[in-house]
Amino acid sequence: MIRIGYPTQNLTIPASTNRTLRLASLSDEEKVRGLVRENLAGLRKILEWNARHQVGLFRIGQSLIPFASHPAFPYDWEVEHGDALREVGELARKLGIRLSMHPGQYIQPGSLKLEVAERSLVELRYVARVFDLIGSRDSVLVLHMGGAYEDRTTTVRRFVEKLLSESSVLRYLALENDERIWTAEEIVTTATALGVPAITDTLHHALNAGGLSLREALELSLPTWSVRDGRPKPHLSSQDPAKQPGAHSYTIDLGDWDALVDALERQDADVMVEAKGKEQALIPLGLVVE
DNA sequence: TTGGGTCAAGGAGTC
DNA sequence: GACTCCTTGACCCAA
Repeated sequence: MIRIGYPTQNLTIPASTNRTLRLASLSDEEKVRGLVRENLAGLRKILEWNARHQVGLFRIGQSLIPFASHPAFPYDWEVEHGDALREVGELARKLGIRLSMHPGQYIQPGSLKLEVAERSLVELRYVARVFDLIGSRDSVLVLHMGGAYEDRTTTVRRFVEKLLSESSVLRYLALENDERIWTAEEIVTTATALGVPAITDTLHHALNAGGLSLREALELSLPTWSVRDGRPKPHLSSQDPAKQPGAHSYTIDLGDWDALVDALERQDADVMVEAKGKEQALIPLGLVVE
């Protein structure tokens, strides 16, 4: 069975898990608390909407607790929001919804600059801690490998060394291919070295295939999920024809969907649909609408 | 209320 | 070296 999901917000309700603020406003504790509560309320609302529409997958916005990993964050967020996170985890499990998070392009554990690598690890630990409090072991921390730097082999080794001791992060981590630097095959190699699963993103793969068909890439990445005893979680997105290569379109091209379903060969999978139209992009793929 | 400029952060490609 | 783009949008201010 294929389950589908979408990231960060629901345009229909509407609700978001990604409200944030400017760094300059971070000292306003009440403002921060209020935003986090809004994001958590948005998450509960989205989980309930998803359950009504048989959506079994959702990506939480990285700003669920904005600036949580920043040294200037004004209070102990685990103490303040721990109960709410535990409750939202119970709700997600009750509704059968798998959660993920996806730190962005600034997170570079393999960076040559030590302070960049360290800041990246702090952000990854934040995500792991959120998942610990949520309490669902099938949660996924999706990460790109980042820059290639001076030498790819050395970079892979440095990336692995940095993360290998981060047991709290590795519990949830999955590595994803990108559209320019690291191919699906390279991601599988690095993920295997870390003992974590690999994610193949269909649009990134189309732009950076490394000589493999989508089916061949999935044949490499899907089995890596056996280390997690979990369902594989490939990503599906389509090219916006009016924009530069890699830009996500509002909806999913049904040809892209068919190609993925075909390549999956009836295997179980949780497909994260990355489209500007969020949950609305799921409708042509079989989402039940009222 | 709307639109445009800007926002913590890195890296790579282009000129 | 400056600029632009990626992309999880959202804030914030001016009009």
